Formats: sequence, C-alpha cells, structure tokens
Amino acid sequence: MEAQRIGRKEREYLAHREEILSSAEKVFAAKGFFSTTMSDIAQEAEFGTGTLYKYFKSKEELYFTLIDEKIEEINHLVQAELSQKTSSIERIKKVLGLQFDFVERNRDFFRIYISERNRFEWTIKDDLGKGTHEKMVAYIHLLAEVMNQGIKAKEFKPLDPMDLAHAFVGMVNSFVFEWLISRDTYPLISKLDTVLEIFLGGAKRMERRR
Amino acid sequence: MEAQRIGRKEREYLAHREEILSSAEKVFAAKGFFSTTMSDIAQEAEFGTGTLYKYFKSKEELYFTLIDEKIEEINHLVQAELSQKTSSIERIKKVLGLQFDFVERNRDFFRIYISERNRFEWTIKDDLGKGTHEKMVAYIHLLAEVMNQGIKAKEFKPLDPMDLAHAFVGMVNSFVFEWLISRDTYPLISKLDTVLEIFLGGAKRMERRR
DNA sequence: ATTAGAAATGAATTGTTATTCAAAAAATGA
DNA sequence: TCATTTTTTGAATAACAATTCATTTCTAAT
Repeated sequence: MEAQRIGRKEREYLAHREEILSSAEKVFAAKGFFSTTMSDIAQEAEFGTGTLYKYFKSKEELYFTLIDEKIEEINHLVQAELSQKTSSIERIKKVLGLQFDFVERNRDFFRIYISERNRFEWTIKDDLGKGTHEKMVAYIHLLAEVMNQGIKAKEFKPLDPMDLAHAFVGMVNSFVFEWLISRDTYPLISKLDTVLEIFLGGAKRMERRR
Repeated sequence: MEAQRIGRKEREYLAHREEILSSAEKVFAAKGFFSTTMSDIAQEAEFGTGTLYKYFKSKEELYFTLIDEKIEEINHLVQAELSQKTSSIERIKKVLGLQFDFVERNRDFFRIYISERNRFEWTIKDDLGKGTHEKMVAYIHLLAEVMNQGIKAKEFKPLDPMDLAHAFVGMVNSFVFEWLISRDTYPLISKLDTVLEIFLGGAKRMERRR
C-alpha cells in the first residue's frame, strides 16, 4: 500500500472534486451532455458556477473525466477477475456477473456510458473523447483475449476472437439498455442466465438426439 | 397502384424536400446533431438557410423526419420478408441479410441511427423523439414475434421471445457499429455467417459426441 | 413586356450558455 | 484582532446558432 501523504487541504480539494463529479453524473444522466448546463451542475453540487472551473478546465473535460474514471474502475475489476485462473467459460460467467453488478450499482453512469459508447460526434474532433474511446476498445480487447484462450482450449468454437467479443458485448449492452429504460425495476442479474444461455449455447433448440 | 395525381409544382416541392433530407443525412452523419448547423445543411443542399424552414418547422423536425422515414423503409422491407412463410430460422437468416444489405446501402444513415438508438436525451422531453423511439420498439416486437413462432415450432429454445430479440439486435448492432467505424472496408455481409453461427448455435464448442 | 403571386434568400434578431474575472467571503496566522 | 492569502462567487462577456422576415428573384399568365 502507498503511504498516503496528503494533508487536509489536498483531501478537501479531492472531496470537492468528487462532489462535483457525482453531481455531474446525476445531471448528465438525466438530461444528456448538450442539454446540461454548467450552472445545472453547479446548483446540484451547491457551488458557484465559476468554482467548477477551478476543478475542471471545461465542460467537456468534466464530462470525459467522469466517464474515464468509471471505465477505469470497471476495467480494473474485470482485470482483477481475469487474473484468477479458471476455464474460459467460467471467466465469461464471472465477467458477466461483475458487469451486471457494476451496472446495477451505477445506474446513472450507465445512462451516460451507453449513450456515449456509440457516438461519433467527437472521437474524431476531440482529444478528450479519443482517450475515452481507447479505453472502451481496450475493454473489448480484454474480452477478445479471453475468447482467444477459450478457443485454444477448445472450449469455444474456432471463430475470430474479436467477433466473439463483439457479439458478447453487443448482447450485454442490449440487456443493459433495456434494463436502464425499464420502468418496473427487475434485477439485472436476473438476466444473467439468459444471456449466458444464448451466448454460449445459442438460440437454436438442439435436435432431439438421434 | 395509386394513380399519381401530382402536378409539376408538387413534384418539385417533393424533390427539393428530398434534396434537403439527403444533404442533412450527409452532414448529420459526419458531425452529429448538435454540431451540425442549419446553415451547414443549407450549404450542402445549395439552398438559403431560410429556405429550409419552408420545408421543415425546425432543426429537430428535420432530423427526426429523416430518421423516421428510413426506419419505416427498413420496417417495411422486413415486414414484406416476414410475410413469406418459411421456418423461423430461415426468417432470421433472411432478416439478417436484409439488414446488412440495407446498412451497406445506407452507411451515412446508420451512423446517425446507431448513435440515436441509445440516446435518452429526448425520448422523454421531445414528442418528435418519442415517435422515433416507438418505431424502434415496433421493430423489436416484429422480431420477438418471429422468435415466438420459432419457439412454438420447437426451432428455438423456450426462452422469453423478447430476450431473444434483444440478444439478436444487440449482436447485430454491435457488428454494424464495428463496420461503421472500420477504416478498411470489408463487406458487412461477410459477417453474416458468423452472426448466425453465434446467435443460433452459441459460442461454446459442442462436446465431442459421447 | 408587364405584373401578380410564389418561392428563395441571408442579414438581422433573439435566445442561450460556456467561460471569465473583479469583487466578496473565508481561511490563515501573526 | 487585523492583514494577507486563498477560495468562492455569480454577474458580465462573448460566441454561437436557430429562427424570422423584409427584400429579392423567379414563374407564368395576360
């Protein structure tokens, strides 16, 4: 463990920063990036508008910081899980559970993330957005590696690992999205078996053994 | 066939409208809704800015009109295909082929659509957005019905048809997205077998027959 | 060729909001 | 307590872009 050499000042600064980030999360989730104003966020966090700029250079930096930090969090969780050695199928199950659990605990964030994931608007133009996009890609590659090992171990069919990864996250995101918009709140976890069943075993009913 | 009772005037009006829509498609696809200005679109279409307002009440109406018309187009194609009677698996294959083909022929549009699909920003606030959202939902229900029939016919596993539909579109969208951002242009159709293989048969390698 | 009416135009209007910054408040410490 | 430094503040600035509308350009019938 790093010895934490931070004085009160530093600590308070960071606390305020967190405060702003989590208020921003709430507001962005509710209204989206463009309809959210800096003064919305300031009000939610009970700071003056100008104060936000002591902590973040711009609205966009605030936005992408928010996203980046959460993506890193989930990436680390997944990476930790993957350091355990078990079968690939077991890994996929664990990752999915982790994912769903994380989503349930971060509903607001995922309203932002899911919208962001497929946005072309800035991956091109904006350096901030580019970093975020790279982290998303890194996540896919992490999964592709699991798929790759699974293929080598003959657990998975010999398909392109990237294709498998894309298929997997596509399905997962689809269920996450549905859960996010659903009025009646069922636990997302309740879909875990369904997702696994379809991803691993497919939709087609097996022929009666002949 | 409806006898077409439209004079030149009407025809020109509609032609101009199309012109604007297709220019808008190009610009929105490149820069996203918020970064696109009405004068961008006007320039692309070689009209004055004010002229656009003779055809569409607002920027948002223009945007959603664009999306709605294309969604209806694909919805009709799929519906036509589904009126054929074959097995459910066959139907899924056909629909997927149709989809991929349509995407390839409407690359610009799908950059917009994919971004739009998961956006919360207006489903709530905006009436225009609401209509679009409903069309997307209708599409899912169309698929769910296919799944449902497949289940009844013992072609598919007895899972929730909606879950199957979500899993399917999730995978499809994921591949579409990848294709959209890919620099090197492979034909999207080349992924058709992979998608079918995974959706129908799953990722898991079957046990050696015991 | 003239003119009434239709259509197109783009400069001016209006509203919005990110960002700045001079002033006020709070914290510090002598 | 009071002077100094740090932090917060929110009104003022500045930029931008959707929409409007008075004017111009085009159309077609006489």
